[in-house]
Amino acid sequence: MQSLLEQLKKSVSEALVSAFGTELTSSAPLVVPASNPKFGDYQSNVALSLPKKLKIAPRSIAEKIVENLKVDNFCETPTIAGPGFINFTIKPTYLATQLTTIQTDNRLGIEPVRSPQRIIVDYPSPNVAKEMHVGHLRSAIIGDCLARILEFVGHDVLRISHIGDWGTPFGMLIAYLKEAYPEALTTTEELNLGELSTFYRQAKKRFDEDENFREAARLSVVQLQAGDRETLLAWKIVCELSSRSYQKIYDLMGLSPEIEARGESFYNPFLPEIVTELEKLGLLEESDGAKCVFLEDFTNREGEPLPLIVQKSDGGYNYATTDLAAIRYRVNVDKVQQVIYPVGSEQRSHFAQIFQVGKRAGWITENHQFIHAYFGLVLGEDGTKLKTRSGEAIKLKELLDKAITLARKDLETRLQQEEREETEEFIDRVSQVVGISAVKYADLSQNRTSDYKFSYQKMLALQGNTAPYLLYAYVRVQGISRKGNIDFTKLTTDTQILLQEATEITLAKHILQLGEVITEVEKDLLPNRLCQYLFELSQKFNQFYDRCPILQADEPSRTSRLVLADLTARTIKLGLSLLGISVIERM
RNA sequence: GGGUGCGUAGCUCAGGUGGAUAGAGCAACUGCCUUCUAAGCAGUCGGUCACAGGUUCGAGUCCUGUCGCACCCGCCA
Repeated sequence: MQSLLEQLKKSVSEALVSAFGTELTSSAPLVVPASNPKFGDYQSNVALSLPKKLKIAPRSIAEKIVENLKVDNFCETPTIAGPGFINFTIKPTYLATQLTTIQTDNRLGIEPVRSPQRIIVDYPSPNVAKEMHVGHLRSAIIGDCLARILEFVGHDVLRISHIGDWGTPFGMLIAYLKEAYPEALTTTEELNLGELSTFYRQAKKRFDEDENFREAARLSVVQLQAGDRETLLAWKIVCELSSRSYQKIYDLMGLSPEIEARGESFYNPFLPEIVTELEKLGLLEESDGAKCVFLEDFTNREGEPLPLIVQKSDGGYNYATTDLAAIRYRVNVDKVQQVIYPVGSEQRSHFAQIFQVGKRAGWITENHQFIHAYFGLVLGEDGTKLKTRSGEAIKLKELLDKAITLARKDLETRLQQEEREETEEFIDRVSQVVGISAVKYADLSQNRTSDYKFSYQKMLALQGNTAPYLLYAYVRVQGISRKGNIDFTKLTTDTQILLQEATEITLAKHILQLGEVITEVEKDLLPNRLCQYLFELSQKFNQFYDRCPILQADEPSRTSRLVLADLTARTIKLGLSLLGISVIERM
């Protein structure tokens, strides 16, 4: 089903051509949702942009466009206002037909894209042996959301976690494992190495304090790269241990199970080829013993061109080399058209640099889009980087647990006030969904590109643009179904939908805008637009709910309103699922 | 020093391709529960869009400069 916005754009474009000729075929119709509902539902600003080109006054242009517009099948007669805005109002009868169409559709009328692409979303990419912390929060939440949306609209999405499982720190970890848990290498039994973060901290401590240990660590790196059997085994043990640890967090967060771990070690065999290929292409230069590609438009402190080091003076490779190998592999082997990296904005220049080299090497062509979907920092309530009192990064697990605990406290208080009795199972389930949803929604509802302040109190608030507010709107609809013994799936498809009250019409229009919003998010990769839409949908539903009795209404209003309520709930459910958030029937 | 981004209501934040009187939420204040969960709804209050110029019929949005804040800047990832 074509969205109302698309239909209008098409109509305006056609009217432009029939009014002023084919030279306007490629002019954008400039149709957007109305800036103020009193003007209508949509507006076109195109007449204001053409006076110079056409040498006609904007209002006359608008008049000619309106004369040539053929929209009377779905729109009231367009009006011209102010300097030349063309305002459109959708006919309620048309809205009713559209709602009837989507009522039987699981996808709520949203068609898959015409040309699906293969797309990699690279998240959440933690580092082995380091516990996941707030820094991974946004990558996980945003990456998961973008992957879900792209997949929903029909793309072939690969979720690849580019785990930090190689490089210098591993020498330290392996040396520590050999020293502290030598039995790990000889037994097949599963070992309890304690908390991962403790393991890492102890290894780091030994590394910082003991010169001999540092030497052992360096040796381990060499052995690892040389493929020494025992060292590889130690490496594997550490990797598997952390893999289990972050799988627990993924499950708690409800991340897509399809995430494929493909760490830096995977690209290890290709690193020498990267260097030789760059050399063949004449992009490589040697500087202070390191092999570098000198970058265009990047300079160092002295204003000289900045190098991207692909092979260190000691012969080793670094993360830029691995990232380049990943780019090449993804293009040549995975055959992707698009790769999305949801990674912090502090790495903007790093990505700009590797993308530049990828392009100059000919791996990234005009048929590929490599996008750094960067995001801002998570700040504490004091506006500085979120950390514990002692200054360490907050563990992701602790952060999520705290949200769940606080959600549980809220729920228990309410149960007491309302003198409700609920099972322990119910309380567990609701606290978990509300707590996790609150954290995810608080993150996604912010513009991805800016920093935001993390506040449990605000994200768990029952009012405002929060997950609990949206979940409550959904729960209200389910309440109607329970109270009235209504099976929404059995509402007949020949139901006549009547849109009479202002709140009914407003709600209907909003339900039908989901497709426009998803198209936008697919393009801009800004999930906050979808959050904003769902928040407004919930507000409009609550207004409708307040204003229009449903179960007590006479037929045919009763059934019509039931359909409207059901469609609202299904829209919220679908929308939230695209954000990676699940719903509950009661709360 | 160079680079990138940000600065919008008391607070937290939206503002699409430059377009109509700059929007939400929170907080504060005022109403609305014999009626599907009031976890709601209706309303009031609140703005020199950091500052100064410029481009434009039109600037929160584009350009230049100034101030403030954050992040990045050769062999860590």
